[in-house]
Amino acid sequence: MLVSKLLGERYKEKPGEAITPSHIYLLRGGYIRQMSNGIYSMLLPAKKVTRKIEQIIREEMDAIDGQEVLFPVVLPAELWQESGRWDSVANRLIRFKDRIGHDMLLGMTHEEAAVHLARSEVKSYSKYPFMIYQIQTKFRDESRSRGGLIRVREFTMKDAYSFHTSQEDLEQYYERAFQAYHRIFRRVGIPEVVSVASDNGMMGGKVSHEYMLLTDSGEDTIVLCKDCGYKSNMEVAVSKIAHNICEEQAIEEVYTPDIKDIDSLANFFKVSPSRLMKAAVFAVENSKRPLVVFLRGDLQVNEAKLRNAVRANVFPLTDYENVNLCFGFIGAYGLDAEGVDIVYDISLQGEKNLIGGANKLGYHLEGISIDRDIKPDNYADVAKVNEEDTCTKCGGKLTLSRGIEVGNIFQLDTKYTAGMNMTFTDIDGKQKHPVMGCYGIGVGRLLASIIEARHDEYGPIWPMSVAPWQIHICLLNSENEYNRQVGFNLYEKLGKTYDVLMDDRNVAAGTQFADADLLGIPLRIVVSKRNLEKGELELVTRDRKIKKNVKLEDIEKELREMMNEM
RNA sequence: CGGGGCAUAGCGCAGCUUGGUAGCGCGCUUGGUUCGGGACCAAGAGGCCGCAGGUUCAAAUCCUGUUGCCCCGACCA
Repeated sequence: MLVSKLLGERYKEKPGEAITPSHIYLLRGGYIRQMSNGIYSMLLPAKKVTRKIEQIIREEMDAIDGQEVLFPVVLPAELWQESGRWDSVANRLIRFKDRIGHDMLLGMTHEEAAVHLARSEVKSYSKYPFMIYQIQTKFRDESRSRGGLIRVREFTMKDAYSFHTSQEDLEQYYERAFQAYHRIFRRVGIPEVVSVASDNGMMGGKVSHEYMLLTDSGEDTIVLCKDCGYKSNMEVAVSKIAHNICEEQAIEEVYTPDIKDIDSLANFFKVSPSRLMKAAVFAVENSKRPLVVFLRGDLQVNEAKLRNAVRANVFPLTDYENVNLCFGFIGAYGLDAEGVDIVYDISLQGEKNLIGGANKLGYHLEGISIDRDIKPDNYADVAKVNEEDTCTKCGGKLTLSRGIEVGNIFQLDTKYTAGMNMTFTDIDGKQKHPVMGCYGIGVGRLLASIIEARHDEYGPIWPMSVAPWQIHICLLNSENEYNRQVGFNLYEKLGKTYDVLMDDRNVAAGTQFADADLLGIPLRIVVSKRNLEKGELELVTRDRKIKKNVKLEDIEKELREMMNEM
């Protein structure tokens, strides 16, 4: 490919809408163009990187006995009604009617399609286990796309589905997939991706892991323990609470006019917020009863954990009408529990002498001891982990980090196979539901993540394995006939073995170098008058670690050696 | 869904307060001089000033509405 023919303008200045590095370089380097919110077109450089990423994924999926298939983008509503997700994930599902009036949808994930295919093709245990996967377009009507390709509405995804005759078999396969994923991230050049425990969310099922690239541009919060290696998504992270040591006291009512929030309350009593008991009120999906969560004043409710604890979707309460609670002064002691549901966070367990609301306008209570005064039947862990909390596994200090989720793997149990009545005949002649696993990687997001992890102030630094081209020839002084000849000879010769891009434009050297940096190709050969006078070419790596002159006749040998090391 | 911001040439921006011929830099075209980190000179092309109403002799500018985009939060395989 010649740069003079390559489509995609490269910008000197940062486009106004871009904030994150990958977004900036994808736009500046002429990789992508936006069409609409969360919807992008890709130009050749991005498409080439995509192809290489996909090929690596394909090889690793094949290596764990995957069979590549292709499901339709447009799916009939019946299929999703069968699994129940036509309604349950309605918020991000694009639904429409076809010409005849049938309800249809754009696939946002393909568990249903996979079960639909597999249940009619596989009837005997003897074909088990098996895994099918595809690399294909998904559409999710995200309420908020952001960061260029990091979070989009339409994107390419590799999604894989495995089927097993037993949970044990799934677990064995899950381990293979787990390892395959780490190989994929290593091969595309970001071995630092970590796997973390995660929430199953709308997918259902039991065990799941997310693969995270830790970076400030990420949108997930990850809890890490440097001592024992504990890694978890904030959504399911746990920590050990340091309890206060206090003497019990008699309960006393204190007049606290206009003091409704934790900070001013702690200030008023001159105590740390951990000595307070606060109430957070939620609405629960399909329930008319408000849910009151009591937890220690220094903690926040983790809505994902609360959702799992009450097995229903929860939302912060916004409609205060018809709720019989004394907002600002809600307390666990003396609360009229009629008409409300209550959850006690484990942070309260055993606490003594707390300060909490008196359920009476303008008053708080001092001296509440949980075991003496409240006696909850049970506790739930629904609080957010904080930086510096204690690790439950090893007692070390936890740290928080932002991360981009580049992939995930789930054990789904029989949620879909039972829900959609997929059976096989087992060795004992009985009909059973297979257990299922699913495994996703967002290809475009992975591409963006590689830039997040591998760039400098001039542009992306592509790893050789996914670089749009392997070699970038900067043909300087191309108006000079001899230079031009050397350049084009080199271009043709190397093109037989490598994927080569040559900048044949008659522009200033600086322009060529700046554009080369934006294209981020790992190896660069500079053909210039200066070097050719000595019969040499200059060989530079994009990461600037190597820069040397090579005799014209030695270039192929030199390239072979460098290529082996990259 | 809540909060904030922005829409003027391919990109980055000014002009709007106080209405009066649509501007600058980069990029693009042509010619010339240059030629190792975004060079210089000259001459050009390129605009429904997001869209729709309104006020006015006159609207990029004032008013109303609307749409799109970005950021933060909520949500999220």
